[in-house]
Amino acid sequence: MKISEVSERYGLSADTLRYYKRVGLIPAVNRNQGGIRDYDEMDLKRVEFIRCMRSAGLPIDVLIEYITLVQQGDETIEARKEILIEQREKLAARMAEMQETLDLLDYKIEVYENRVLKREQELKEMIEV
Amino acid sequence: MKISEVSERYGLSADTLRYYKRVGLIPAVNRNQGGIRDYDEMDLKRVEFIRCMRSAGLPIDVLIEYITLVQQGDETIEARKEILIEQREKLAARMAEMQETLDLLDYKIEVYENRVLKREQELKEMIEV
DNA sequence: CCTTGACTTGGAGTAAACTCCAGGTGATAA
DNA sequence: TTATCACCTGGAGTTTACTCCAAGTCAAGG
Repeated sequence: MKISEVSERYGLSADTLRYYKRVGLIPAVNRNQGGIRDYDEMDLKRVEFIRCMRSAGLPIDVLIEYITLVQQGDETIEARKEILIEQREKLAARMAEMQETLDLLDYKIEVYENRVLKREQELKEMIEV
Repeated sequence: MKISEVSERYGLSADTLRYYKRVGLIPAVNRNQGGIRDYDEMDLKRVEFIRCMRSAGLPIDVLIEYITLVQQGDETIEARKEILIEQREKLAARMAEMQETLDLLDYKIEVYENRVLKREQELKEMIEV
């Protein structure tokens, strides 16, 4: 699969995909005769994983660390697990913060709604008079 | 209240608070005799609001727009409400994405846990033999 | 054969949100 | 009185994660 197709499929620009390779997130993509990247199943799985993690805001350097460990084989399973657990906690914490903000937004929107309603009510009364 | 106290109270650096004033997020903070900022109740409310919104990732330019509208009085209530609704939707969407990532992380952690367990089991068996 | 188009590279540029710094002021403590 | 300290300013620097660009290669179509 060519880079343009991967880009299309996962909603990441070709530049972003090349950037990920540059920094070591997608290390070994095979090339065809002409030196053009040809993503295999494994590469696609990795792209999908990275896209998912990045969409939640996990930092690139952590993902690089994780991917590097994956490539080092089974000895690193414990270390990998630790990384995932730590990131999981941070993610949950961020989501909790966001929930608070969401609640405040909902409250403020409601207040505005009531104010707008009151205003409309007043206008109506003015018209009725 | 001095900038250092505000900083302490809300966990924002004094530099960040000055930055917020620079870009128009906290426009009118009174000064005492010596030209030193003296945050009043209203300013603190605003800082708290901004801290909350920023912690959830709402962009600064949107917050500037909102705060500017607030200062323009009641005519802008409808426009303000629209901003909050739009940001609320974006926030909810981001949280949904993060939930997916959280689920994947939980799943992967579980898989690692099982693998680690299996490994420990194997080691135990080796010892027992 | 030549052009077109998608790909390649290394390197530079960009956006957002801070963060740091140098140089200066004013109040307070020794 | 002098030094210390927290504050002030404008401006430059930093970080993260891309994003863009110029110059080059290669295969296929007219």
